[in-house]
Amino acid sequence: MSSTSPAAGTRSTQPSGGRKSDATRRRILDAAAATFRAKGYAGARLSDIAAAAETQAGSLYYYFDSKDELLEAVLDIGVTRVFDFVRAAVEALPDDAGWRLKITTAIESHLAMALHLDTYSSANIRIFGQIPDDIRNRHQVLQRRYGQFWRDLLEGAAADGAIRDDMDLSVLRMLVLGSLNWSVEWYKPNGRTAREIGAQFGQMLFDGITEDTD
Amino acid sequence: MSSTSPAAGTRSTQPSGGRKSDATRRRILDAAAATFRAKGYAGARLSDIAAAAETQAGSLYYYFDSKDELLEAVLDIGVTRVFDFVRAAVEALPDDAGWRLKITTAIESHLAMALHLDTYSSANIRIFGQIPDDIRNRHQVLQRRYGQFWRDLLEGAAADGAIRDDMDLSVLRMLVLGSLNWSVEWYKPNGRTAREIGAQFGQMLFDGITEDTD
DNA sequence: GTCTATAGCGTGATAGAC
DNA sequence: GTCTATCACGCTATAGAC
Repeated sequence: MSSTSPAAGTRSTQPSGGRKSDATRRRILDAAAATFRAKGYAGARLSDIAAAAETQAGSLYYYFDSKDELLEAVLDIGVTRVFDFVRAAVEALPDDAGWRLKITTAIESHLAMALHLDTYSSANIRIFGQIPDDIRNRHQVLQRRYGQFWRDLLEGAAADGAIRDDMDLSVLRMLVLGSLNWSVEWYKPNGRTAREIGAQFGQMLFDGITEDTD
Repeated sequence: MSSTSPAAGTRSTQPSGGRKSDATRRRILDAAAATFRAKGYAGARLSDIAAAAETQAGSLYYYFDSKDELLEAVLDIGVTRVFDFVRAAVEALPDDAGWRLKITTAIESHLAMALHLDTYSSANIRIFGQIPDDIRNRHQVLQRRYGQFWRDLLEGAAADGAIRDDMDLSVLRMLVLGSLNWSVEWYKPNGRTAREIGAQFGQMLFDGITEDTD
């Protein structure tokens, strides 16, 4: 309500000229991401977040005006990071990379972020369904941008004949991303790696699970 | 703590010989399922549930000893119903039905429950990640039973050579169920039906998304 | 059985010392 | 900048009238 919230997800309200306190702010955000991921939005108490950040609940208000603002920052950082990571991985492929390689790379990167690399990304996924309406609406701007990246990927592949033309690409996109996102609910660190899961998912997606293909 | 909780998910604590009040109890459960689904576990207030059941918050305690007990009942009914529905659909197939038909039927049935037919099932899916530990542990007994059904389905198919033998069936199972479960996050009632989505998913699963197959 | 009233506690948020 | 102390509120749960 009161804050300025300058769109992105790197920083927002900064009372002082703020430079020295950046580390603390980051520590609080990290703690918030981990706590939201573990307990959900409503289930996370400010005292939990403060404890994880090794500070006091009251102290959080020097950096954030409300619990909601903290949530919004975590969410925005979450999508931004997966998006940047996945896009970078796909763009780093050689120019002659085919659609199958591009899509498999996107799958593996998304999974790696969700399962191994980034608390914000997994927090974003896990609390996605619990966001208050007003925050959700603002956050969807970023979320849609990432969705558009996947849409472009699938449409590009379909236009080149790499995907059969009787597939509804919107449904396909949601099924694929859903499969990836739900992995945060069941994944155990001692199981297969994100890379292995992604590879199997890629094979399933392109070749199908039946024996005879190829 | 105090209650007996006789395992299953049809009823539990019943102070009186209780028969006349069954309708009210059901109304409260329905309201709880809808409210938990919409607001999550921690986000759902007893006053919300009471309002949806057209009664008062205090009145809930005639039927349930605590919010947690209400949650547990909703969760148990949820899995039980999807499981019964999916199993019945698969068992109703002709004896000579192939694995592909069986698995596609299971997929479509699961989706139909989650998206169209049952509030308890979708509530179960949506709040799955927010359950307090003690309830989760008890609930997993039922959850695993349903998981086992899918495991049997996939293992049966693999044993008959209907699934390529380099697939990790546990991973496959989680990817498939994840895809289905996440649909409650994006599905809009005016889009495709569960049947259509399931059919497309089945084709993707068996044939792959590439043009040339079959 | 269902209501009203309220206890008891935990929560997000604020104020002010340091 | 970070702490302690505290307010105001809303929540689950209980008590007791009807």
